[in-house]
Amino acid sequence: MGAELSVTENEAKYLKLIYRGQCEESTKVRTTAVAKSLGVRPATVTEVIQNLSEKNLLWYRRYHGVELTKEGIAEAQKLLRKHRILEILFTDILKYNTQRACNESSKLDYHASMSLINAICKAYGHPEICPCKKVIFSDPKCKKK
Amino acid sequence: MGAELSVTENEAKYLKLIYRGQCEESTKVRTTAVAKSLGVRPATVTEVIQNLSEKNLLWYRRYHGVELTKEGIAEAQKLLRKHRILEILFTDILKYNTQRACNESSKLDYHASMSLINAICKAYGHPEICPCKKVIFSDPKCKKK
DNA sequence: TCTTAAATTTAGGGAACCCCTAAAATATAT
DNA sequence: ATATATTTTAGGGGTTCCCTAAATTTAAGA
Repeated sequence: MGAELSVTENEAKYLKLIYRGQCEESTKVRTTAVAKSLGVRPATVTEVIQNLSEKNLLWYRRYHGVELTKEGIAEAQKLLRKHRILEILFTDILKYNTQRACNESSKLDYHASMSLINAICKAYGHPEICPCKKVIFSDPKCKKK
Repeated sequence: MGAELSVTENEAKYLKLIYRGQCEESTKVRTTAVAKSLGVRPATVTEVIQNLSEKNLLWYRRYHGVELTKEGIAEAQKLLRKHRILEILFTDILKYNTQRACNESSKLDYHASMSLINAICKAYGHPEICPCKKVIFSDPKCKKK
């Protein structure tokens, strides 16, 4: 099984942020920007990034940006799938606006099991986009039939 | 505001367990039992209990049991309210059985904001018992009207 | 009661995480 | 080229959770 990855909740936050920047907005992900975004110091960001790099979730070249590896992308997509399925649930049941749904989802996504997410996904007919129109990544274990 | 309480996720686990034993099953809560239940050593339980005691969530007398304080009871009820409202959601939407609903809820309850819980509560007509027939504590901020 | 077994607590550590400041190194823009 | 901005090292610190081994204390049996 190669590297055993276990991402902490904090690291998950970084992954989601980096994925959004890099893969969804094609932005170069900068240390300072991440730091501002998360309310920590740049040195802290560097440290966390180095940890993620050791877990093979991203490539890291000193003083240059980072790039998610295949595993990092997979992990980020898993997290964002959870996040967005939860958004679907909250906007539907609770009539939350996208902003609020996103906030609540951010608190829970990391902790939701994929099987819970898949059950919600099924209940909502396997939606393909979230309330803010972003892609909901599919999971092979989540059967449409 | 007196004591500033901020319970960690782990401490929350202890609180829920102690509350269930003490208030719902009138059992004397023993260190060893808690340890077995949570899969840790007795010494660890003692330590966490001492921390909870410093946060004024329970009374602690060495070698004798513990007893939740008013604040501890309130905190536990808050957590269990979240837990049970989530159970309602999962059994309804996902057709989960009570066991599974409980498992998933345990992972999320601590992280769900009370406002999210109240929104779900409202969507389900302010239920008073959870799927396993236990009381769902009410929240003054959760209006029935 | 006395003694022993069971339960509980201290003492003393350790590991994982996350965060910081100050100082150095590197990159970039003029 | 050089000044400025960005990023990284170096060196710490705090919290939380967990453990083992050695006391204590309680409780139960003889």
